[in-house]
Amino acid sequence: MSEHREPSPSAVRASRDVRAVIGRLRRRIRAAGDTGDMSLTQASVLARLTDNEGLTVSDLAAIEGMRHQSMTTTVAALTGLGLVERRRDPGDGRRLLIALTAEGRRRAEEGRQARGEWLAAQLQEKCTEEERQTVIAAMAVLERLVHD
Amino acid sequence: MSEHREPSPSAVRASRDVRAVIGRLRRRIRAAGDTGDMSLTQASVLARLTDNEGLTVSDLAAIEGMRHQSMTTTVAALTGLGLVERRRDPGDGRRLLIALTAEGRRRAEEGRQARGEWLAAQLQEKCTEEERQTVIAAMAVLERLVHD
DNA sequence: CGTATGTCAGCTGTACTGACATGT
DNA sequence: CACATGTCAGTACAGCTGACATAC
Repeated sequence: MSEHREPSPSAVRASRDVRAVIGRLRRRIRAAGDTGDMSLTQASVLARLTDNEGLTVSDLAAIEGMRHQSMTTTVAALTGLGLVERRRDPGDGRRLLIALTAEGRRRAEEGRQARGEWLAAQLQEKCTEEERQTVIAAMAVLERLVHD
Repeated sequence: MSEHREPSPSAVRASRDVRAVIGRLRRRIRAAGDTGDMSLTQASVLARLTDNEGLTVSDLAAIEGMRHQSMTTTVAALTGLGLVERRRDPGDGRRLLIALTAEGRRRAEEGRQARGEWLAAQLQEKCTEEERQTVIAAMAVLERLVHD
């Protein structure tokens, strides 16, 4: 009852492959130290702040798909590294707007160039242009799924 | 000095997109409870054992890209769940061959069908067949990279 | 008042390093 | 002996829940 359509073979296969890859990929990226002294989440938040500066802890938590309590910890770590700062929202005393510091902006730009990073180097050395485009397209698809 | 070729724009873009997506995807999958009482790594190991039964802790650690000490913990958890068992290698007293139990085989098959899983459902409902094929192809590319 | 925002404390899960026992 | 395999202990970190203060 309340019958959903059965997943197609390609959906089952894609689901399995994604779950198999993300764990190994994540460990690899971490081991390669691609993000320096930052965690993957911290790097992701820094990148997000480059495009959009007026975000709060709750906004960032929603974007990353985690609890705002967890994001508080992440932002506190970035503050400790001197990469972001918190500013009171003049119009709403509850809100703290997270903004990049000069150093944070420099680090974010550095990350955007991605020179010397393990994953970018692998994609350059071991893939064709077409394969890289496939990866980019697939990430766009998966991005859409996590954002519901 | 020891000049590597600069990463192409597509390599930088793909690297950034992958890193942005895997964190959110991982949290989403975990939150959805796709793997029941198992962790993602435990589920991955279980799936691997379906295809290849005569593996040791060290083999599995190499496949997953983690330390063998960490894999010991993972295998111990699966043993505790009654899904795998350890058998002495008659030819080499150091080795313990990890094998699925009957229950483990049942659970692995269940995972292979992936009915009711969040990710498979998303891929079914929100993607075209072509998009699913793109994801499958991209995972194959990334799989190749982590395996060096 | 209920809701939204942010923080703190405590817990759990995951994977790490180091040290060690055992077998080849 | 060096080396491979496996385990245990201790550590680090990310993210979770629950409780709470504050502001709308």
